[in-house]
Amino acid sequence: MTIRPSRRGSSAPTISDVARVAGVSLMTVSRVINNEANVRPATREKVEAAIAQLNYSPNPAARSLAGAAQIRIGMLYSNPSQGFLSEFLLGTLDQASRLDVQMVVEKCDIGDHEVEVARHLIAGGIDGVILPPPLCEADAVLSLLREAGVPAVVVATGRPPEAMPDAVMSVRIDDRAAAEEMTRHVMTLGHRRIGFICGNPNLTASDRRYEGFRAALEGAGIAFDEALVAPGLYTYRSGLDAAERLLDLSVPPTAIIASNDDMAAATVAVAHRRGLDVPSDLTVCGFDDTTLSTTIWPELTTIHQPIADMARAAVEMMATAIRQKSAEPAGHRLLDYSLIRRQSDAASRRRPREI
Amino acid sequence: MTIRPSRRGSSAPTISDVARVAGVSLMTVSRVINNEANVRPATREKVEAAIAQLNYSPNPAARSLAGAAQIRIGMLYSNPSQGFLSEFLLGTLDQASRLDVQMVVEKCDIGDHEVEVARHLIAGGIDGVILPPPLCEADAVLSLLREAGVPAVVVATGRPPEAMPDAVMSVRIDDRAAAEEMTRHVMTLGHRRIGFICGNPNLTASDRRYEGFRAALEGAGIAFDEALVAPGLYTYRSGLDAAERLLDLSVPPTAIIASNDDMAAATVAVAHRRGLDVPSDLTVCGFDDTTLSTTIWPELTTIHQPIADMARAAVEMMATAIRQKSAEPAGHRLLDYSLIRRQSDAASRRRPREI
DNA sequence: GCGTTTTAAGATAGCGTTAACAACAAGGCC
DNA sequence: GGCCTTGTTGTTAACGCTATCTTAAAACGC
Repeated sequence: MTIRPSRRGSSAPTISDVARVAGVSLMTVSRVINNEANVRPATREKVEAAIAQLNYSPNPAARSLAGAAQIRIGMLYSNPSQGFLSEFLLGTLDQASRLDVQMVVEKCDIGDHEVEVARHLIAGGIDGVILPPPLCEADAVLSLLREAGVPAVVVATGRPPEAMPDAVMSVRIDDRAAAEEMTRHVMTLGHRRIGFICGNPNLTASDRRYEGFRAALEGAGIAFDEALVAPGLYTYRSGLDAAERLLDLSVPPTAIIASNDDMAAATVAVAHRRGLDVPSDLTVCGFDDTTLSTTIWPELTTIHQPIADMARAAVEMMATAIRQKSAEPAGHRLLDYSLIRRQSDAASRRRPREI
Repeated sequence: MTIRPSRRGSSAPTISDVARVAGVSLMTVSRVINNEANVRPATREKVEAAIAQLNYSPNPAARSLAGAAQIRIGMLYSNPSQGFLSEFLLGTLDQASRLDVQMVVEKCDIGDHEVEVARHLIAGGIDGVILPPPLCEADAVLSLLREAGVPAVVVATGRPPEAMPDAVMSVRIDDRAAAEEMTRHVMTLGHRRIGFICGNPNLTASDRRYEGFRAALEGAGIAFDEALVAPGLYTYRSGLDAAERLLDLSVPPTAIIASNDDMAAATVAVAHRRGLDVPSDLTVCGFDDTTLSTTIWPELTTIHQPIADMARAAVEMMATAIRQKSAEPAGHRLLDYSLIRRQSDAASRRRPREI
């Protein structure tokens, strides 16, 4: 009666199901999955069709049991924004366990120290490295990796794929467009005198956000005023200084857009300290949508950057790149952002008058 | 931070190594590992000795391949403090992947809604449930679980083990002692008029912290002033109200201890809004040592609660309890806390005068 | 053409563990 | 003593995949 008393309850399709459907042997399927050479294109196609038809995906447990080389991915971090880091880590670990890859996470404080840590990581026998900001822009690290033949995924860089060396993959959002949208949103509320707090100048993503800000201004025909731009470093502390500076202006802005949530939170703090209400006296907007943005009050209007998903994507890209022994790694993913409106913005009280 | 030690390469000891050393069969070892009944104590001991000698640990991949029932642990959360939650989640996922158990995480907003969500989780076929605060005190959920015969681990409860029903495990710190130590620390700085912001009154851990505060006061012979105690809910928002209230007093406190970091951060914000410097005009202390405590400025002096470790412990206890099919689950872990001194406290400017 | 190399595909043997069942001893009951 | 329990231990066959070795087919050289 029973066809086969499978011990597993819900029997997902296995490699032999695929083999049967495709009319080839087990090994051929295995070869296709692992992207090995020596499979005729026609055969490969058949197998791929079968895989798609059955919606098959390899069982990681079996894979690692069978002695598939254990993949080890390194991650070098040094992030001033705790919220960003913890969410990134969350996504990383989650995907790593799902894909059965081993993560070697190493902290690396700022300074030229970073090259040493990277070297140490490579020496430890790593198959690839993931670099979240700010390390995603550390050229010294990047070239070290290339010399060692270790592929890398950089996350949240502002550099376009074309400008990237080979064997470097990337995951990012369109920072420029996001900042532009945010700025346009603030202008829609009637604000014309808008302050901007830059991110760490060493990061290209900061440049993109700044460009987006300026582009929106220009698109609306608002004259650019350099005094309304304050430098920042993505830290809460730097946001404090930047906000002080902007609000010290003889004609202070009615809205401030910060390049991340930490600095936006700092801006809210400074505003409160000066007796300004947020949002009725000052609109404050953040960037990234980290947990901090909903911790404080008022909760921040911000750009949601899918940090955990970006981390997951990075791990996945790296894992497949490593498994595909023959092919050379490459790939760039652009994820969607979205504007999250919360309570830190409001219409400008001065009704728009210019033009 | 290395996620999982490499097993491959110079082959780690396997179950058959253990069997050979112990002079028994494979299955007997397997039974001992999984704590099944029907193994004679003498045999069990021999096997355990062999395991210890070889430093053996089972290979999760093989285990799950061989059709070991996949353990599924549910987690019901509803935490107002984002920092707490994200760190808890981090620890949970980390340990889950290490132990090869599947986590089913379900959000459950407040209200009597929670019982339904729990029922749903049970219906989904869960082997156990982890309840971080505030759900760790939801008696309705707890009794539902007991009826269904599903074991539970409650985390960060203030309830002592004796007061816990059977089949409920717990992980916590000594909240009372921690609060007492913190209060004593603040008194050491010369403060005598110390405000206290309570946590959510539905949580027993809040009571323990409050008790610790009062005990320290009493120990120092300081008269207790009810006006210096403000209610709170562990949220930033509630901390704002509580701080306003305390600082509105005709003779405001020179130090405020909040029952968590979120409310402490809110207190700092309120102080700044009123032109008070922290710490020179007002000492503010938190509790939990979440990322928020180092995000803001000044960074908070706080009690380090090892949230991630507590989560890891909870997952581990649950996993072993489930694997030990025969034995009835039980166990209570008390982890260490520590006082972390940062920049939000300072000596009282009024030099101590009373007695 | 015929042997020789190259390439593509299949066959088989594990990887470390557990499920299912078989085997065996020790009691208990008539 | 025979026969069933009961409790403890052992045997065997998967689990889903990859390494490694073989074989079949194709390409090549002269």
